[in-house]
Amino acid sequence: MKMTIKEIAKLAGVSQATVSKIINNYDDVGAKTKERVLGIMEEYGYRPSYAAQSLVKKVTKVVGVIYAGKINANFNHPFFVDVMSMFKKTMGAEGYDLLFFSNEKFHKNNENYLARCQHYNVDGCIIIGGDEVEPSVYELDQSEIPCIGIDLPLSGKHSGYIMTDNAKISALAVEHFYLLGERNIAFIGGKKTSNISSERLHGFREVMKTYGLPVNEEWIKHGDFFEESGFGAMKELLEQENCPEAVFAASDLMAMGAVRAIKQSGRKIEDFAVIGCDDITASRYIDPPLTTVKQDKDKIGKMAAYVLKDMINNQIEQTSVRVEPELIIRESCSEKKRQIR
Amino acid sequence: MKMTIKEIAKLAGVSQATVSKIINNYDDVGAKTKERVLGIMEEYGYRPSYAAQSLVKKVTKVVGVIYAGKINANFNHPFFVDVMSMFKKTMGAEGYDLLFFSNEKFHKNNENYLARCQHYNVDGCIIIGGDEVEPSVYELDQSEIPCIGIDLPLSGKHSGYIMTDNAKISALAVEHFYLLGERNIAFIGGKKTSNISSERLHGFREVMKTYGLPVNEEWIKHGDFFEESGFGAMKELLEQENCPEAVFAASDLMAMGAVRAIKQSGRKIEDFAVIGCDDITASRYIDPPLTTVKQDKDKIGKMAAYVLKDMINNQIEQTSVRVEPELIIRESCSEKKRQIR
DNA sequence: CGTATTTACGAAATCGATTTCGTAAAAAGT
DNA sequence: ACTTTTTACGAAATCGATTTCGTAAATACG
Repeated sequence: MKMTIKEIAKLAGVSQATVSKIINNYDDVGAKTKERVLGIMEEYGYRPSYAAQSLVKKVTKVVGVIYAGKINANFNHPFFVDVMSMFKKTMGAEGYDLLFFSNEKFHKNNENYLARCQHYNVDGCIIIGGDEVEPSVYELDQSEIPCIGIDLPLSGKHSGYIMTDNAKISALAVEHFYLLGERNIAFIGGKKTSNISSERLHGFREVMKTYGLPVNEEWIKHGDFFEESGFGAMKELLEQENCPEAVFAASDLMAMGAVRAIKQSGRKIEDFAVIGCDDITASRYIDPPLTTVKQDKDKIGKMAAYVLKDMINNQIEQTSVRVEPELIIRESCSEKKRQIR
Repeated sequence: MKMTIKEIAKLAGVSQATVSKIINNYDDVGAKTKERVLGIMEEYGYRPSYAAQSLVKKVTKVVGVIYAGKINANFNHPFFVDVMSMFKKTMGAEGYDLLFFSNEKFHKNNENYLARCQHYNVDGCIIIGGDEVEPSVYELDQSEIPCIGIDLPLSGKHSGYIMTDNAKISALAVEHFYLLGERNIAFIGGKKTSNISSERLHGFREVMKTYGLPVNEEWIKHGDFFEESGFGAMKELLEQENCPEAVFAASDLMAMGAVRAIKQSGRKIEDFAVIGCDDITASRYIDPPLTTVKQDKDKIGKMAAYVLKDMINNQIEQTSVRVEPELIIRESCSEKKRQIR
């Protein structure tokens, strides 16, 4: 049976106020009274109602989680799964629970994120990168509610974002290709409207320029960060008369798709060099083990939690952090080819 | 600015009651009044407060998500990620949001799941399989709150569970080995206390008996469903004088670990036959592509949502469903070996 | 021992909704 | 035109907490 504060009070022979004070650690309660009430609360398994509490208090100890963009996209993307896992753990250590907003009905009713946050009175929220900044995200970004974007640049006064240094990601990949002697380099990115994708593409162009390498516009492809799109992009690349031998894909999943396309086309995978991005768990086990630019998912998740908590508790303003990527060399940029040359 | 029902009422020149009735689609409100109030609500972006609503109503349209067992374990296990993804989508279509309980602080304070569910007044909850049935899970199971266990057998009056037919999983794997001529078959399961693991082990023993195959107790190993544990188990297997050539691992991740151990030991992977379980996305891309017993993750997620909704809305009692596994043949049970023999 | 402080507690307002029940006005019936 | 029914709306109680402010009793002070 679910107990209320009133019943506990009656049982203990005190007023609601006294019980409430005990719950909230006020110091004007006698020691013996406190002990007795605590005993009763324990005995009946009493828990204060979240609804009643959050109605009167400001704080809910709940943060909202929003997967922006296409319905449910990214919920099962390995990169975001890992980031969220660490975020959840870090927030959990501070007693926060996570409310994942569903957005199916949501889109139908044309509701907005801000309204939902207000409805639940969340203390803050985290928005997982969509492919573009929707008006609804912008509205939330500009609101009073503390928000952290993951792979999504938020600019509001009470917002911030965490993401890897995207230009550097491309730099690391291209540099590796360059040192390996690769000159014909293709780029498979995410949606054109995606911020991180365009940062990576921009970084790609910059570093190519630095190395004096020409950028073939035919070799710039756009996917959606998932496997299938990498497969499709690579297939198109392979159909071209002059086909690149080096491919940098902006996600490991797309890189895996590219590898699959190469294999399926009947060509030898050893004749290609492919670099992915993210360093998802699977990338070490696939064939060939994927050379990739690692994103520090644990750090991203942790930083998101730290910054968000700081905003909630200390009213910190606009904080954003860029985390360093790292090149992980495995075997998808075969040396054989170059040895033959 | 966050509006309250009182302010909307004042703005519209009506009472709170009328506004509330409009929100809840009562039919005793005049057409023009309704329209006017709706307009004002729209204009000011008014959303009723969840706290106030759930305080007085019974329904919250929120379901709790609990990862039982070790802190945060399973949150990022590919199998559960896929199941949850579909569960979230299906519940979302009905307007439910998902509250993921953190359990870090939780364990410290020795709080229990039931208390948390009551605190948030969730309509129901889903419990993701832990390695054992903790007292706290049992308590929730036996409560009035509708609960669905995923890979966790719940027995309460208002509970149910969804899981694959575990005995059949083992049967499919062993049958495949048998037809391939394998006779020395090892089993790598999850924790001994894990229900699904023991069901699979039991099924394994049964089917081995059916085929007249002896079960070597030295070849029964226990991991934790993650990669590292499969690696460790296989390593132990390889160190034995008489080492099995066929290995059925109760998860793809452990199968991947086993493959890694075999490779690392210097033996040829072609000399071994390994079958995994789950059919996670990665299993098709690894080297060698993994033969596995597929669990229908989409169906599991969907069924969990359907049954839970049914329990919430129609007070259905104890419903459990077993879903059929399916053998997916890829290349980790090489034919070469047998051709040589 | 009388006065001044503390200490320990409760009455009541409040948070933002829902819902019951009563009633004035409008519509329908005869 | 008068009664009956329907329609449209509001007053007030309620949900389960928190918090302010007031006060009686206990303790300290001189």
